[in-house]
Amino acid sequence: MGETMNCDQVTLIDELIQGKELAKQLFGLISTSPSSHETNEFLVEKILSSYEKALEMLKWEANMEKLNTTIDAKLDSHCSFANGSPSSEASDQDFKHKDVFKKRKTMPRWTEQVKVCSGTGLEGSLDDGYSWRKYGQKDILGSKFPRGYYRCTHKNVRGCLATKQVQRCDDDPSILEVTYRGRHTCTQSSYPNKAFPSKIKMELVENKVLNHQETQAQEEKMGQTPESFFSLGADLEVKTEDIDNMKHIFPSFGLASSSIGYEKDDNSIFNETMMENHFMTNYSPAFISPATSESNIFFQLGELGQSVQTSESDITEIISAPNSVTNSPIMDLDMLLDKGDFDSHFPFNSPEFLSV
DNA sequence: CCGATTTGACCACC
DNA sequence: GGTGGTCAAATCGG
Repeated sequence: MGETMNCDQVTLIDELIQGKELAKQLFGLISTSPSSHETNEFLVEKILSSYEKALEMLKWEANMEKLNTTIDAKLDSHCSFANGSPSSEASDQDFKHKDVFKKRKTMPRWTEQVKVCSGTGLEGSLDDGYSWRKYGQKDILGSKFPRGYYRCTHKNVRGCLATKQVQRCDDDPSILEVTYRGRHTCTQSSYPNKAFPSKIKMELVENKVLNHQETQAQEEKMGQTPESFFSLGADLEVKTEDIDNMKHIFPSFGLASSSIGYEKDDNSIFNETMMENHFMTNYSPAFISPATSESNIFFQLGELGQSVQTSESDITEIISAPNSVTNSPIMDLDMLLDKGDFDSHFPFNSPEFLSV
């Protein structure tokens, strides 16, 4: 932990220095020549990102001690099932199901509310870079719209346990609530390639989905698919549903993995994520997804978070910071975890990526 | 033919 | 028993 703290401090200093240097660069560009608008935007994003992360680190450290207490208490109760032993007469089938359930319970989970503006012609033109296979749909009590269940296409091949649920908001049908569970263990080729392919390709995907899903015909009217939450102009709202998310989504804030006393799978994941903090530092601007750079992003503490929130108002403040790279669970969890691919496909600084 | 989607059934939890 | 989540057979479509 001490090492981590030192590392964080170094990162913090780096962030501040980087912000300062970038500000200088921007000032130079603005004051001397009529530099391109894109370049300016790029620099501004980098600067903001650096400062935000630095601030987050400072705030998080200040709040860590109290927060850890709450988190650990919650995790103890939350993981009671994982510690429970299956009944002796349980069949293999039962065992399998319980295993699934256990993983489900302990998987990181977060919800994004995506408001999609129709009429741009580009709605749904970007997905999250992963391929999903629908495995179920259910009418949910009290909801006008059915909930779709998706899992990673590579579940069988690579054992990827990532799933997501997509449901349209009752109040505002233009809002999709997308709940993600688990991380992608598949090193899906190419986050950049898949996340930001040609728009033509993405539109093909969109059409395919629409043709297949009658129940989502309404979505067709709105020109979007449940797959896509990187929609242009979308208002993206992200909620953490429980403390798992707190730890998993914001590991770089200093939530030591060693303090997370539960499932190994998730644990190792986020150790890795933490290790990538420096990586994030260096490439943070590129991590600002089209959605994050164009959308309003809010993090809300869920069920557990509220108990945290009462005593940790600063935490809420931290995770409410808009436009923060670190605050994008998509990027943190999925992109970083696939860093191997990510590295090989870097940089993101393609005009298409940046211009979205 | 193969992969994706649909949909009814099943299971665990509350 | 109701509900949400998943399975798997049937079906669809490229």
